[in-house]
Amino acid sequence: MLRQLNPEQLAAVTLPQEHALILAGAGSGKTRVLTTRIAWLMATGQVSPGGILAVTFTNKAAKEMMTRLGAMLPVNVRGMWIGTFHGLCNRFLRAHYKLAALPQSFQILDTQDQLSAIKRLLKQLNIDDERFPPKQLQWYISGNKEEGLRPHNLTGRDEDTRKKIELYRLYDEQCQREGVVDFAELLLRSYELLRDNDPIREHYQRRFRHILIDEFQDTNTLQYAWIKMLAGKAEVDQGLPPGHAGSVLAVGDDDQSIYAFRGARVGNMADFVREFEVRQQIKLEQNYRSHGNILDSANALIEHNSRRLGKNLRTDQGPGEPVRVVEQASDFAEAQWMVDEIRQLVRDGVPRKEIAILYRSNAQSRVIETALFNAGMPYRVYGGLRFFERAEIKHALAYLRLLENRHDDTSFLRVVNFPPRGIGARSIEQLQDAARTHGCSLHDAVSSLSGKAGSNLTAFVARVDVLREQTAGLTLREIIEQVLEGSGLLEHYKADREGADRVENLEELVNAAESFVTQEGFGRDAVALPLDEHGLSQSPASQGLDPNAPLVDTPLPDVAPDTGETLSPLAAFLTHAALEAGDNQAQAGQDAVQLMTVHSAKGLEFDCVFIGGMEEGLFPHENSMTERDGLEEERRLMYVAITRARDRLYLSFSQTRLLHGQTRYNLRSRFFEELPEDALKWITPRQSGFGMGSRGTAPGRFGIEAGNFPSAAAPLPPQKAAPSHGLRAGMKVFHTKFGEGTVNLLEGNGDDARAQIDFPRHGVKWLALAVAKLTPVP
DNA sequence: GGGGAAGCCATTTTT
DNA sequence: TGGCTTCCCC
Repeated sequence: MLRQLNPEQLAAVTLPQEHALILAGAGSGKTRVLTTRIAWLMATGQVSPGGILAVTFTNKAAKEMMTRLGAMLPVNVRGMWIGTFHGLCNRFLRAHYKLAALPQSFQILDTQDQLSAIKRLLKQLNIDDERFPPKQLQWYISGNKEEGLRPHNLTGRDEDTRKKIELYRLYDEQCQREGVVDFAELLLRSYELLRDNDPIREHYQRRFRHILIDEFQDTNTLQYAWIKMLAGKAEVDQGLPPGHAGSVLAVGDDDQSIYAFRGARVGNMADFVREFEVRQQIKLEQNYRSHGNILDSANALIEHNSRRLGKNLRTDQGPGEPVRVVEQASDFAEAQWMVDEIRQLVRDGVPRKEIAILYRSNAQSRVIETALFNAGMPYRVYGGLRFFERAEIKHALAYLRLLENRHDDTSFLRVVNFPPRGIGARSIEQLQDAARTHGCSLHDAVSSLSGKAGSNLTAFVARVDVLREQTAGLTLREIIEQVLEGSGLLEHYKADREGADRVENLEELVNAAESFVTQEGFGRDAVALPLDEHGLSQSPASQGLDPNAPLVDTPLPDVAPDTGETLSPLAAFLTHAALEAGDNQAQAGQDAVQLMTVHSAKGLEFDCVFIGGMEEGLFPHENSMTERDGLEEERRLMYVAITRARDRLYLSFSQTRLLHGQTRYNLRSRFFEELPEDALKWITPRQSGFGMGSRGTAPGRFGIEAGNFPSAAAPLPPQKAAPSHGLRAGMKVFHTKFGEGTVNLLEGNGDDARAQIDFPRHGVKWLALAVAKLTPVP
């Protein structure tokens, strides 16, 4: 188990039981250390499976950890407390739903649901949504929850803020009434329950001997507070004696902190060291992923950040290929160049799925997609709607949620008239009014309405009620099939000429449910099984690795989970759907070139990586400049991008780019000035420094000694024939943005034609004549 | 209630 | 420029 670890990894895995911080560089075997640590703790009898709490951010990371752990040890990993913050909090709240003041089968609002709940609230209160945009309110509410702040903790200095606080309060009341919780609420409610309930807190503090946190640099204020609570540190803050809690192993990389914009606090790392009096800090700097030139580039770049904890990656794999840098005339040419280069790589035997094209913002993918598509090159774009977020799936889920909880007004409104059944906005408004005056849910308000509107609504409610009765006692699969039929959803989409995909997705939903049920340890995430089965165990903690060993170390007579009927498979599945939105399935499985933003590339690695749009304003992004530490975060983002590459890294930028229907003339990114010259190879000639335009360097031939490396397509063949654009060196021209200038040089033909022009006020620029609007000045 | 026109916005994203 | 939401009319 320990044999193949390097000295730092070994030290991390075998740390004594005390708080520790692992600074794990990119590609340093972080997941391996985490899983081996857990396995080692259990194998040496220091802890039983139930004494471990391991937290990740994504389901993917949690699954990965469980898979690896399961491969190392014969334990029931599904029963262990390994999961995402949200998944674990959900499990905790299900176990103690009464104390948390929730219905047992509470449902979870995803971001979309939350927004529609807020819109509904505003409408009901007749609030001007121009003055209080729902999106902004959503951001306000979630932001405060993630800071651990309830409405009563907030004070408003101005009228608008006071109103927002009030709306926050009313929103929470609405959720409570309807028996739903949003994502942030899962965490906040868990945190508060731990904080306010001494037996519960002490129970879990005693239980979790080892708390391990992955991607610690991405934790927000509330997540850190939650960890402190479980680790018995929060009492110290409040002047109480420390709890008898376990030790915390935080694993993270401050250089890869790229989520400040959504509340992540890198500062938690330093706070952790201080507040937990961490003595053990281990740096994992040995990189097993990339070649030297790539790592040198990453190291040199990140050097430019201040306030780092300090870390330098090293590798044993020689320098490898240089990092190739390419300048193109337009985003179109850049994309075409990528395609040509990829063709060559594929010819040389690189699998397409080992080639990634990364970009700073999603808008950049379009040109690249077009070029790949025209070239007939299979590709896959990450991002976009995921399976459980698709409209037809959300409709089906809404019916299913109504079966579980008829007071779920969000779901009620989503499908009350879908498929269309003659219930218009007027009827719905009447119904909402009635619900408000009676202080009840929409479902319950239906019976108070009369007339035509009332009868249609009654029919709808009856339909759902009938479905509920019909499906009682059926298997999950049967329930869903029944609902797809009985709701009219399937029929509706089958009748739609363009509904074929949606029908297919609905059928896929049945499959998803089926595999959810048959999956070993079904529903563990949603059901409080570990506690039900073992939480009350009075038997002494067993040692070793008996797969059926109790999951709790100490006898726990004091805290019992709330009992009641077991959570239904349907409720469990609905929870699963909310917590795990599923893959974005587009073109999955194929051997395809991978397209994604730098953010979504975090944690992944590829043989060959292209980073496009390396331009000022794009990367670093212009909007980042107004943010505090914005540039440093952009630099970390670039660091993440670079360290995705194993063998080959390409950086490209373009003089011209079509953005929002406007041509932009960007300078190459300042990050080039921060990369080590000798690790780079400029495929197109290196022009003078950042922001200096290209004075002095002749644009000559791009003769590249290619070695066995595929040569870049020569982007701009020199112009010999008479140019069609009618420009000549020395001519004066006028440009709408840069004003008057003098033509220095001309090259290229047709669409590729470009000119180097000296603008007295803006410096020397290369402009693509197909794009730039130039008028000759007499 | 559906469809077309007009308006709005445009880093980054997981749960 | 283009994708998405909202609004208005039939």
